[in-house]
Amino acid sequence: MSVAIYNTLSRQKEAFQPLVPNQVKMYCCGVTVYDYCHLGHARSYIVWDTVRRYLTWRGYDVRYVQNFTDIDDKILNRARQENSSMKAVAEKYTGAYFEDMARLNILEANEYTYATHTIDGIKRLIHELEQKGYAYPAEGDVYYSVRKFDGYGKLSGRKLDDMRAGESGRTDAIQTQIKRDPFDFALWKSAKPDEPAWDSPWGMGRPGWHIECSAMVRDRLGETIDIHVGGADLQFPHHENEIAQSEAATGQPLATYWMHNGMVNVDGTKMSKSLGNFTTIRGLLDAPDAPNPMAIRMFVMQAQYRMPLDFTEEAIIAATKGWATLNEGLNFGVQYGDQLGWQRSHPDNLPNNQSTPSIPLDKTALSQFQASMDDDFNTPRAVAVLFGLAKELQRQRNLIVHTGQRDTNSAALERQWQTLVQLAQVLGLEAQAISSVASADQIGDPDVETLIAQRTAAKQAKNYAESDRIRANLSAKGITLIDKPGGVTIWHR
RNA sequence: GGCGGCAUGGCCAAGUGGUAAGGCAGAGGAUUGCAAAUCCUUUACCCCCAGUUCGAAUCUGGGUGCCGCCUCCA
Repeated sequence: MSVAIYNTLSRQKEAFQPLVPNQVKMYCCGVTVYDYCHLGHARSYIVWDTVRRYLTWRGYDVRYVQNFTDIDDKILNRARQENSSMKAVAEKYTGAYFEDMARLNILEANEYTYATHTIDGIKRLIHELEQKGYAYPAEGDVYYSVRKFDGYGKLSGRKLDDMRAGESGRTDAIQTQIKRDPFDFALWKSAKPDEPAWDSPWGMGRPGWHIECSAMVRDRLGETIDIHVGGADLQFPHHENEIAQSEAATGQPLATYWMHNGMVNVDGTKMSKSLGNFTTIRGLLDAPDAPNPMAIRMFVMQAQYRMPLDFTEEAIIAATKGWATLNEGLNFGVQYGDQLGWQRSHPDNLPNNQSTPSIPLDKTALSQFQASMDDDFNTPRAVAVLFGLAKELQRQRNLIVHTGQRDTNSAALERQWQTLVQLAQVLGLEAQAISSVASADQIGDPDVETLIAQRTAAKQAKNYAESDRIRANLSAKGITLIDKPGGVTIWHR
């Protein structure tokens, strides 16, 4: 069995076959660094992180490259607003990007590329396109002539003659006059006074938006890569233009597989900066009642990556509770492994998911998980497998807590737990210590026993206000009391 | 106007021909002084109409509604 990937180019799922066996070259269109990332970005990068982790787990040697667009009109505008420079703004938000992604447990790319570091490659590419007749200079700018490229529109499935130029209402009046065709796009833009600019055969200026990705892919990964990913909103024109640029220059396919993630919606419409309906990642995670970052991953993974995903408070709460269940399962071994006589009561350390687990894993869960993920990364189904394991561990934990017994043998439990831990890692879900009690609030066992005795006395005196007060008090210190028949109270942290 | 996508229980969401995974929420019961946790039970005319088929949420045709893109976008 192989991994099936929905390829935007063919509009169907295809069996994944890398160009070189077992090696995957993957390029992800990154952010334009002019503001903090919002949940739309979070979804996108969580999705691609998961794809990458899964392919790695599946045995592929994945080389993952992501870019930063650090030359752009929006960055310039922001720099003007903040009385800063394009470089300073770009650096600020690039730093913020790394902070946000780390919190979401998104692995770093093998390599990050920057438009500003790729100027030579960009100029070389534009020159080639000019030589081959795909590009023409006009008043200091250079444009790509879309009608020269036969395959134009093949990714987004549209024909030039069917589109309405300017439908989005964002066309530039001056460019419209200069260009030979309304769909021609800028490869190089002449600089206005006091804008950052680079010298070039066409004069001082800066690259257009699309050319950087073509140049960066070529520089870092070569002429043809296996998987090119990005948001669905990049399909047209960005990716279409990348294809036109790269393939016109090299005569080779830019990527075998194109993958696009669905948008995050708010009240049924796309989260976007221009609509002002966005929530930044840090805004959400730093709020007073902030959800756990892993809950954000859960939120993302409980929907198939190509479907739209509605961001609501309710959805985040549901994801938070779901995560709590999974996390309890992930902590099972840490809490009970020693008691059950396990050799290893801590998760196998699986750097980059590549180590072989120390014990055989649960075959059924494993194959269900793999079948789900092989089917175009069906994370909702994969997550259901994790819930199956976590719920069983939860049941056993409850049995142990209440009766000191369990009804499954220790080896089977260890296997289930290790399976859960490993599969969670493949999805980037990282166990977190359950205790949320600050160390200053820690309480020793003898004190707990004393308080329980006091509570039992209060209960016998039918002073329930006092007994509830003691229970609440202990609860605040992370102690859970369980009243059992016969007036016996047991407890656990 | 063009292209593409989606419509499954209270909410979210799998499922592409054999009669509906999972999460969240709710209800009833066991247990409890009340809880918590757990256990048991329980909540689906799969947008509408027509067709194909022994059989359709799943295929075909036609509707309806919603969303995305048509040079800012993850």
